[in-house]
Amino acid sequence: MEYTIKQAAERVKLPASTLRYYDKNGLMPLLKKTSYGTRQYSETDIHWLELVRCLKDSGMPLDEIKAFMMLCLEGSATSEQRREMLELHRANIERQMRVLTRSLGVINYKLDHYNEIGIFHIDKD
Amino acid sequence: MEYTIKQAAERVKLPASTLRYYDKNGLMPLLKKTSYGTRQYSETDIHWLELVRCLKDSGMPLDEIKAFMMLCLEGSATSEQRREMLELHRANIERQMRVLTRSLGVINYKLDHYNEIGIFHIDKD
DNA sequence: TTACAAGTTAAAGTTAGGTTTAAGTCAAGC
DNA sequence: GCTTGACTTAAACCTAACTTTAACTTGTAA
Repeated sequence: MEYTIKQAAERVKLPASTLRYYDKNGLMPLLKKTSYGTRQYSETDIHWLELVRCLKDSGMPLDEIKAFMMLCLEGSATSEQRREMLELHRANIERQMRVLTRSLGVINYKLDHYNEIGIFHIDKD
Repeated sequence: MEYTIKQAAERVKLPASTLRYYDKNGLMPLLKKTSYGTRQYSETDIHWLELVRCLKDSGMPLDEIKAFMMLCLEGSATSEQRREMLELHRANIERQMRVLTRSLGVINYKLDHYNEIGIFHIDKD
């Protein structure tokens, strides 16, 4: 089954303009077009887009996602390199989670002690 | 104890240019300057900056942080409004953590099954 | 008193990740 | 055969959050 850009956009919950932007920036090197130029998203393309969303939503820059894609294209010779990228990214996600957990602790503390707090209490509560 | 911008920058681990930027954009309405114009960071300013970092690092836009600051200046009349802001922000942090957890699961799954994966395996592993 | 370090400003430049616009192509329904 | 709707492109525009630059002032040390 193949999808138009609009259908693909609905499936991965990104605007069509974003899908065009990703394609233009080399994130979809395998994407096919019909003879008169419209993009045709295959199931594989959709799955790749879902991975792109997952990586992007967890803070990987598009540049890096593209680099990962390029390594995929080069086949199994690059699998060790790709594993390393994912491991670095995992560490990065874990770091982000620690930052969020720490901030959440501060917010929760503030909320627990939030009776008549003003600017002059910033350093005391 | 008062700090120069450089000392404050070191304490809160932000570049001095960022501290100037924050001041210029109204995030530091209580910051004092010496008679010849250099910024003087008090302990209270430092604590406020630490809260700014905490909010910013957990994804609150500077606009909103500034709005929060302004409410603080208005005193206890706005405490309910500030509590609401913090509660919305807490919910936002929790949402971010769910996104990260979900992505982490995908990455971990990929890493666990990472033997000879290429582009053509994107949809199968 | 001269030079240096540290501060100041306004304004311009940067980066990431898009979105919007303008002008055009194509196939189908009426 | 004409309009409509979905697609295309290149290029311009946008926003957040800074950073850099250029020109300037000020206090301190030699």
